[in-house]
Parts: sequence; structure tokens; C-alpha cells
Amino acid sequence: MKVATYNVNSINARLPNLLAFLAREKPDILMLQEIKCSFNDFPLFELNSAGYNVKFIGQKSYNGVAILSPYKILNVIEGLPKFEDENARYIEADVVVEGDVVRVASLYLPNGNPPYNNPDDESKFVYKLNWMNAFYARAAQLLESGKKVILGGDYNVILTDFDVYNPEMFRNNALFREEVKQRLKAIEYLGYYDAYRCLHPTEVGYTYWDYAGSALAMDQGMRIDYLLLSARAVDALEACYVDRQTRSGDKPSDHAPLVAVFK
DNA sequence: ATGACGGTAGCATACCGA
Repeated sequence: MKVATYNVNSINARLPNLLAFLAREKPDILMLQEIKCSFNDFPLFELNSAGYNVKFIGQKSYNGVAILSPYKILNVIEGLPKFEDENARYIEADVVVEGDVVRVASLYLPNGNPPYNNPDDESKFVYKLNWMNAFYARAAQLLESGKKVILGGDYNVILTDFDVYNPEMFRNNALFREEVKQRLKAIEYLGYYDAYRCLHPTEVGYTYWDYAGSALAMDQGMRIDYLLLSARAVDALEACYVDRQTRSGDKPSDHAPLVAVFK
């Protein structure tokens, strides 16, 4: 079984890249973020024609998340339970892959910048922290099901100095603030395993490079996309890699897909 | 605090991102 997460930065702008990725990697489950379109503008026909079922929540211009699979996608939950959110940032479902039920979530965690300065700005950071609190509660609940759980997405969190090209420059950034790192660590301490770090404890694993300047060429990136695995899922983990080819192609997203392979 | 760029909305420029 192969599972991937990919922030496409508009699914319509990225359709050729996405279809090429599907054809090359053939993931059994793919979580997408920032589809940036409403229900009626979603390229459903193209993805169905490529052999994928799709469940998604859309929103005009911003946000939007999806789950894709050639298998049936069942028991869908739209939005984080017990959290009022005007943005389309969370979708969760069961996917039955070769008889094995996997509970998956595709999430687009708020950016949270700027983290301070004035009351308006503060509200964005507070929104991020509140979102993470609700996500923590849901992540804890999901472990009780006994299913394999995979939480994939754009977490907008840089966990360590090693996960960003210039830690000092980002010290006060909402992606790198202590409050945010602590919350992601708390989710891991529930019993979730960072798929990439499990297999690559000392390798840089950037998943995002700014479009601006020569960030990609100089490998000035950050690791902010994750696949978090429950114990039953990490037991079967065989490989995990960042698909830099998709970030390097024509008209790419600013994120690269993150892929995990299971027994 | 701002702007690289690139996306969306929509027609000039504003908002958003990480």
C-alpha cells in the first residue's frame, strides 16, 4: 500500500502535475490540500477517468482538502469534530485497501501568521492554536478505534531547527513558535509516528520551497508536510520519501508530495 | 514589517500564503 499527501496550491492550476503524479506513483490513498475551488469547479471527471474515487470539501479561492483512492472511500467526516471552522481544512474517511480498513485524514492546518502585532493579527495565531487543540482531541479519539490511522497533510509546523534552512530567520514565525511545536509534539506523544523521521532520522526532508528567488535551486526549504501514523500503521512502514520531481516540473506547486510505502 | 512569486477574483489591484 502506498499513501501520499500533496499540497497542490489549486487543483485546477495543478491538474497536469497531479495526473502525472498519479500515473507515476499510483498511490492507493492520496490526501490533497489547498484545492482552492468550490464544489462545482472541482475536476471530478478527470480524476475519475484516471481511476480515482474522490471525497472533498471545496471553498472558493482558498483552502479545500480531498481524499483520493481507487478503493471505496467510506464514512466521511467533513470538518474537525466539535470545532466551528469557516474554512475547508479537514476531511476524514475510511479506505478499505485489500481488506484492511485505514482511517485517513487530509488536513490543512492554518498558517497562523502574523503571530502577534495587533489584535487582528493575533487572531490568526490564536485560530491556529485553537485548531490544533481540536485536532489533538480528534487524533486522540481516533486511536481508540483500533484501526490503522494515517493523518496526512500540510501541518504548517516546523518541528526542529533541522527542518528549516535558516532557523534564526524563522524563530518568531507562526510555523516555528514554541506553542505550535509543543502542540504537534503532544499529538505525537499520543502515539503518532512521523513517517519520514522514523525512517530518516538525520536527513533533511524539506517538502516546501518558496516560489520566490532561487529557494528551490539553493535548497532553501522547510519540512512542513507530514504523514503521522498510528502504531499499527508504522509497524507496516517500509519507505518514505519526498517526491522532488513533482516540485521541479513545469508550473509546480510550492510543495512536494510526501509518499509512504507500507507492507 | 515587507516582499519575493504564484494562486484566485476579475479587469486593477487586493488578498493569501509560509
